[in-house]
This record gives sequence, structure tokens and C-alpha cells, in this order.
Amino acid sequence: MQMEQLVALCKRRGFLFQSSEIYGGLNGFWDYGPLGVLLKKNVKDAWWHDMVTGHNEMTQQLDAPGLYEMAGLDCTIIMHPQIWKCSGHYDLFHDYMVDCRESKKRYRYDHVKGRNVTYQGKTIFATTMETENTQDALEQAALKFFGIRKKDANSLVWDGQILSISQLADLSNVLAPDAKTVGTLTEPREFNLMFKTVIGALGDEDDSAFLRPETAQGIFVNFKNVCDSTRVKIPFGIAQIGKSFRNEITPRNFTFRSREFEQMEIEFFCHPSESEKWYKYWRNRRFKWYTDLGLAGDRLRLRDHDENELSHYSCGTADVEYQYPFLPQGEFGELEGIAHRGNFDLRSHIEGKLVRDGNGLTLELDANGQPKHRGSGKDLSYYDEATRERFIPHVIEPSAGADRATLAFLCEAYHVDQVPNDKGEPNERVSLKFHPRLAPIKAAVFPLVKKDGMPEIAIEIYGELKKDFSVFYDDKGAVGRRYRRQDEIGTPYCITVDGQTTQDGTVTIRDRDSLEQWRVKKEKIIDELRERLR
RNA sequence: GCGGGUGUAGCUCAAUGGUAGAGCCACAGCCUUCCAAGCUGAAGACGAGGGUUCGAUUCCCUUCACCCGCUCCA
Repeated sequence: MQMEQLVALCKRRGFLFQSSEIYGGLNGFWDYGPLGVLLKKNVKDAWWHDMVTGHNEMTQQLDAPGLYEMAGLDCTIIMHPQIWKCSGHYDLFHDYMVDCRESKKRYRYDHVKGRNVTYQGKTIFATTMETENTQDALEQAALKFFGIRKKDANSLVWDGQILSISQLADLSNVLAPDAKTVGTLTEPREFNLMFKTVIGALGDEDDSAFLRPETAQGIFVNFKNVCDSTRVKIPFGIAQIGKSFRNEITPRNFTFRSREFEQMEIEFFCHPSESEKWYKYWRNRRFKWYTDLGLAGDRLRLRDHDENELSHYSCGTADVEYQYPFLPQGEFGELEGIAHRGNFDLRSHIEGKLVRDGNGLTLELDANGQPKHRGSGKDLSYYDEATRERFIPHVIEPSAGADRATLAFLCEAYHVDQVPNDKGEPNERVSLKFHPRLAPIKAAVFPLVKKDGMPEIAIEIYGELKKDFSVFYDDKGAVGRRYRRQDEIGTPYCITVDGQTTQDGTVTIRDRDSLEQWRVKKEKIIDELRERLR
């Protein structure tokens, strides 16, 4: 499937529009149209139902290590700026970047590492992006620059430690990783990856705040509130759906990487000794959620991160990935990450910004030996009445992208097949084979023709169905055309009132995928749909 | 942010330094008893800003957006 066809269908039928389109659009922002908002809402509702309101804490879930509870939360987008300092986002999201004037490549300022090397009286600072075998890569770069052979490598004189270029006073002697001459790097420039705003009409720099780059922190800072107000006992999860904002350098690939996007996140709190078991549970549980809703093919996979891929806080992460059609052959894009975050987050908000220290975490200090970013100082530990144990819970975080999931469901649903026309010749048909739970419109109601009382009956049925479902009425043109229109927006069932309806009170129900039709008493339509839309 | 490409109607595609044309879709009506039939009618566009010109959709500059590659991806 070509992505352009899906993008065109999304626009034509009102699933997705470019934001601010009449003003030329805005890079990285997308609007959901009338059908798109229904689809996305169904995705979010399915998630909220399956994870929160529909979760039965009295019954052991399949493959779960034990019983657990779930609670919901909805936090503000703008929060206390200190939250982002303690979480690590503030430092991490203020990246400095350097550009190479020669190779046109851009590098994270602190990721370019190198070392002074001298050959025949000339000294340069050779660099590489290589994190493993850094010295080998540096040697290769130096050999190439000085134009000498590998066997003469010992005539290179190395001086000092391997340093990041961010530790150098000036870059004029630096040989950039992909350059042939020295001094090609620009001065570092700041990239603000969090959206900044100001609180108060007269606010100045001291009042600056950020739009959240993730919903998770709102859950951590409310951990104590939820514990104190709901009587939940560990293990339990707190779920939240909401908008997040990241000032991406390169938004691209339709809604896949947007600057404003919606997350569906759970922070699951458990005893440290049980966290591995819960991590495995959530890793599999979340994958199953997608397959149950129709992402069942080879295009979906669950991938465990390599150890060196893990984030600064994580001791285990798996991604649910989908083979989006806009990605190169064989590549997958992230739909959801399930991370074992240990006690990093709660500790950060107690103590302050933490950094990894060997296998442990330690408070990051500034030049004066003071905490770089001070935490709340509040006690966010948990006291287990049964075991009389006090501990800081470990956290499992299944963090899903609502827009990415919606896009994956759209991509997966897109089908082109052959359907015979009224002369029996095969015609090309485009349909969106959504899972019935996700379909924006659940059923369409047609009078076969606009006469003999058929419209009246159809309108009556439409009115009844409307009370329970998202339904659509259409009496325009030939019935075949109306079926195709519904196929293209993924409506699973079409209900047609025909001549026989006036005789025996039955209507036909037509299935989107099989094209099969069967007759049902009109009083039974609601039961029939409810059964099939579950 | 860099390099290359592309911007004409909802979609696909024309033409033009001087009134922008068609097909499909969608819309109204007629016809029609189950998978995009037919007829009639009406509607709809030069991404934005500036410059050159008597006159710019066309030439030039800037900008915005999209696509490809690089970079980035917490």
C-alpha cells in the first residue's frame, strides 16, 4: 500500500487534515476530521475501558502474577517547572547541536568524542560518534586525515584523555567525524525540545514554564494523592490519557512524529521484588491489546531493547512496533514502549535529579557540591500494612501513542479488493477493515429506493439505532454506491430497508468484509449489532 | 537544520506573460427493488508575500507546506 493513497483517503473522507491548512499548514501538527475524531476516540475509549474501567480487580487476569487495581487520572499540561528539572527532561531537552559545514551533518554537541593526536608536528583533535571501540575509530580517522598506513599507526602521538568536544574551549582544531578538514564545525546551538511558555500576563523569564513532554510525570507527582484518596493497595496502576508536546527537530511521516500528540500511559507501582514479573506481564498484555484489535499480522512485533539501548532510568524496555508503510522495507516504528523504570521517578521527586552511578542512582550535584535540581523533599514511599514494610515502589510504564495507534489501525485497515458490479464484472474496491469496536460509524441505514414507504421505515430504524450507536443514514444514488461509500470509511454493517420489510418487518444486514447479507427482524437489529460490536 | 524535488478544483491531470480547461468525486433533480449504471443542472482552483511588467498562475526573490536523502528520535 502506498502511504499517499491512505493520506489522500484520510483527507477526502475527513479523517485527518493538516493543521491550519488555509494558512499554508504548520509542520508537525495535524487535525482530526469528523471521522478521525470518532476513530481516535474509539481507540482511546477501548484503551481506557480495557485498562481501567473494565479491569476487574477481583479476578486474576490471564498470565498476571496476582490481583491488581487500576485508577485513572487527568493532570494539567503545564506543571511546576521543577518537575521537569528533577525528571531529567530539562537538562536532556536543552540539547546543544553542532553542524558540520563540510559534510552537512549535525551532531549532538556532547556526543562527539575525540582526542588530541600529533603527527610530524601537526596536532589535531580527531573525533568520532562511535561509543564502542572509540580509540580504534579515532585512530582510523587520524590515519585517514594524515594519509598514513595502518602499519605506521604507532607514529601517531596521542595526548590526553578521550573527551567530548563540549569540554573543549574552541572547535577550530577539531576534525569532525565525517570531515576531511579541521575546523568545519559550527559553534554549538541550543535546541529547545520542550515548548516554553510564561505564566501570568506580566510573566518574565523567572515565570517560564513548559508544556509537558510526557504525561507520566503528572502521575508520579500525584502518587501520594492517589494513595491517600482511594485506598488502593500495591500493586496498582494509574492511567492517564492526554496531550504532550515535543518540539521535534524533524516532524515527518504524517502523524507519526508530531509536535503535539496524545499519550495513553500507565504507571504501574509494585514491590521491587515483584517488578520483573509485572514487567513481563505488562509487556505481553499490552502487545495482546493491539493484536486483539486487529493488528494481528507480521507487521506488528514486540521487540526487547538491547542493554545499551536502555534509557538512563530503565532496567528493561520492550517496544510494540508496527511496520508503517512509509518506513523503508523491513523497518518498524514505535507504537508503545513498556519500560521497567525501577524507582527512578519517585526517588527523583523525593531527592532531586538523579544520575546513574555504576549500577545505582545518585543525586546529581552542581559545581558547589549542592544538588543540581532539588526534589520535593516529600516522602513518596509506601507503607505496606500487611508486611509492615516501607519501601519506594518500582514502576512499570506501558506508554502508548494514541495518534500512532490510530495511524497503525488506519494503515492495517486499508484494503483494496475486487467486488463484482451489477453486471458481474469485478470492480476495484477500497475498504477500511477496522475492528468493529474501532470503526467510526458502526452501521449505515438505507432505504433500497426512495418510495413505497421505505424511507419512512429506514428513518425510524435510524432514529432507534442513533440512541446507542454512531450510525449514518443515506438515501442518495444507487444502493451499490452507498455500500462502497461506507466500505471506504470502514463501516462494518449496512442495514437496508427493502420491499420485503413492509411485508414481514425484516431488513437485510450486509457485512463489510464478506459482503454477505442476512435478514433480521427490525426489532432485533440493536441486539444483533450489540453482539457483533463487542 | 542541510541538500534535492514538488505546489493549478476534494482527487487526477491540462493550458497560458493578456477571460485558467477536462475527467472523477461531492451537490440538486429525474430515473432506479441490492454492490460505484444513465440523463439534466449548478458549484468549485493557480500555497502565501513581495518584485519586474501596462498586465504575472506563468519570469525573479522570499516564505510556507509536502515528498526523498542526511541529521535527530529523550
